[in-house]
Amino acid sequence: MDSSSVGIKDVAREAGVSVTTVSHVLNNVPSARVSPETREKVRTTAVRLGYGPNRLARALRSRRSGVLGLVVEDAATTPHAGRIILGADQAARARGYTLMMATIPGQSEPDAAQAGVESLLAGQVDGILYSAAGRRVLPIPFRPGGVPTVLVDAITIDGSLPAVMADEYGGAAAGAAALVAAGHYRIGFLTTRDENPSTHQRLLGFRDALQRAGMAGAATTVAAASPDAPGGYAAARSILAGGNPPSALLCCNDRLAMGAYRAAAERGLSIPDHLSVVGFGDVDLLAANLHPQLTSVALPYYGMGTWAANRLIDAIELQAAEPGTRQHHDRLDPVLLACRLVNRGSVAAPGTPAPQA
Amino acid sequence: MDSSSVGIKDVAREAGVSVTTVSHVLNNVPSARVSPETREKVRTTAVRLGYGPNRLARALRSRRSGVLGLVVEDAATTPHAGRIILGADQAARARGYTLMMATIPGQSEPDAAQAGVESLLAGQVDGILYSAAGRRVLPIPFRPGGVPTVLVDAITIDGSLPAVMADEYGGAAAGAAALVAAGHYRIGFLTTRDENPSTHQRLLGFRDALQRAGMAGAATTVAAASPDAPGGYAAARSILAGGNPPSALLCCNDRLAMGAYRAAAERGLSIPDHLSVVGFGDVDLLAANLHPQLTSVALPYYGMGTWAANRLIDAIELQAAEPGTRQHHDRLDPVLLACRLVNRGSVAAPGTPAPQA
DNA sequence: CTGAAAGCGCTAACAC
DNA sequence: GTGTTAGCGCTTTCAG
Repeated sequence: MDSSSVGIKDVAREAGVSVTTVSHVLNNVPSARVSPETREKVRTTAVRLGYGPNRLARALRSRRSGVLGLVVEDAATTPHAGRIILGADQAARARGYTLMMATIPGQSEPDAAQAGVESLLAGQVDGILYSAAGRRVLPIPFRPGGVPTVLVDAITIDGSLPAVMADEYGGAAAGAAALVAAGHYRIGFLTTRDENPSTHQRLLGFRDALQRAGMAGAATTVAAASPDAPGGYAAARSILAGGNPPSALLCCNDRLAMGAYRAAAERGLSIPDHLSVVGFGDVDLLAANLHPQLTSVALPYYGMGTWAANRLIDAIELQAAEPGTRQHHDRLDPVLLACRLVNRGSVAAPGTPAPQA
Repeated sequence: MDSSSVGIKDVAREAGVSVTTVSHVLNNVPSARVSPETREKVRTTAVRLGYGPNRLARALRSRRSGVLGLVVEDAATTPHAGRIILGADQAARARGYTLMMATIPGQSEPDAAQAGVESLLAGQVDGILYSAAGRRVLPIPFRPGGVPTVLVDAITIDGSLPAVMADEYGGAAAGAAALVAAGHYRIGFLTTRDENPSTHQRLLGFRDALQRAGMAGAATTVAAASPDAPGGYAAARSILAGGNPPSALLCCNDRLAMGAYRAAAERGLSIPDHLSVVGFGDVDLLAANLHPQLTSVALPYYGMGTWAANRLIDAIELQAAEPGTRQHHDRLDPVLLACRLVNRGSVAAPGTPAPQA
């Protein structure tokens, strides 16, 4: 079952030294004073025999498994989960850790989350990464079982756990600013009816950006009935049919933007000549396949994954270095990662304001 | 670091029995004859103390870690990867295993794949699940390091490893058949220029289905320059502009279908009244957000994940039961999982054949 | 029916 | 500088 059945003992025998020495050399133990020649000899024989450490044994003894547990809600449905996983995996790998996953149904009861955590804990993970689908406020900061824990795209009510989130406020502001910069003076905001923290931040960012530009009056906001293309279509339709319609639309997500495209086409408005559109999420599958391609605010999921993994590893290694240093911060503010505006082809100056007859 | 520092020893002491007995009871060792009372006593004290086995120690001793290694190419970019992961994770969990992941850049050199496998192997996984992005033929069946290995959406040249794939031939045939059943007698097929096994199978399935329906002459095939919406747009445009254009389109993927929607709109063809469209892949994000929603052939990724995990666990447990039973099949055919046609709103009878003036 | 004891492969005190 | 030794928590012969 082993990658290779050659162990530290074999290397020791072959190199004519003790297992201790081998262990010291191979782990670069700082306190070990081993002669350069011995070091070399051990290293070469280890390579020659194709030695690979048994992480299980090492973990059992050192009480550190080198495994990070990743609980991820809804790995399947959201394309974002994949990016978080990728980011976390790469960061972990870069520091010598591996990821162990537990997927749980999204928005599930705390029980499922707890079960996921438990199962990871049983696997002796050194820490937990908990990735919620879409910026949830976790009601109960599930018992992390004593290991360091970092939240991705979620926070606990009491802010007791380190967390990383996207700066959705800033992202929305950047989107709005881009529209203002392009010369638009009437801008619509398509939001969704469901009031989650995420969409709320986006709305705030939008409003404040216009206010800062001295254009508080330029904003129109419409809530779509559903957070998808049909919802976006209906919302855009109504906003465009009103008097003095906006020349640009900032949409709370790319699916809404997709619906807005259809509403625009229906009214004979071409994008971006008659109407500029900015999406949110930068879901490549949508943004890159619309015509024209959709300019959208990208959420830093990959970065959130790497940040969280690194933060977790820091905590693990700190705890190992100074035992007794529990995570005991009072009210930790979530770290916000910037959203980047990805310019594609859906924003232009408000050139031809009226649709062609 | 432990989920709980209570071990088998504590349970034994508390219950007034030996560790052996505790181990036997808790693992339901068949050969162990333990009195029902003792059994009960052990069980209850275990629960009372909140005992949880240390999987590491167990693994070290029994040489079985209960961990499945999952190498996944391109976890981020394809929405399919998530479904495979989910399927594998659930199946594994249901049988008491957990997943350890290694993501590698898609279509990467064998080296990266090998590195991913190695890293998993170092984690003492009991077996490897290798998921390629899009039905690749792996040139070298990377050294699986002695553990059982199952391929997802990929095969090796020599067919030496068990593999599961989607029945893309059957899926395409089902799509074509649905169009024939709706009454279409001229059907276009939008394929892509890149000749991968997957698209080839889809083309074959399409052709054969029409042939079986006695309509071999009804097919027109166009290859899109790129496998995305712009490619689909151009291809559909050309096919619709030709003489005697098809009344229905089967597209090799949903992005092509998205492009076809635009081409249809441009010509004033409404879907599905003037033109029926069937996509491939059933990417929910696209299919459900198009207007009308796109009927598409769903690829059984979730099922492939569960099948592969189960197959792998079977192999692991078989090998454990009868040592020496290496995987030594000669030329194993990949298992094909059926594709399901998801009916949404883009197929209808060829009602009004010509576009309105 | 139950228990003692020998490790799995490795690390970490502590001797020399 | 290097080696001896005692476990990490568990499974598993082999004796009672």
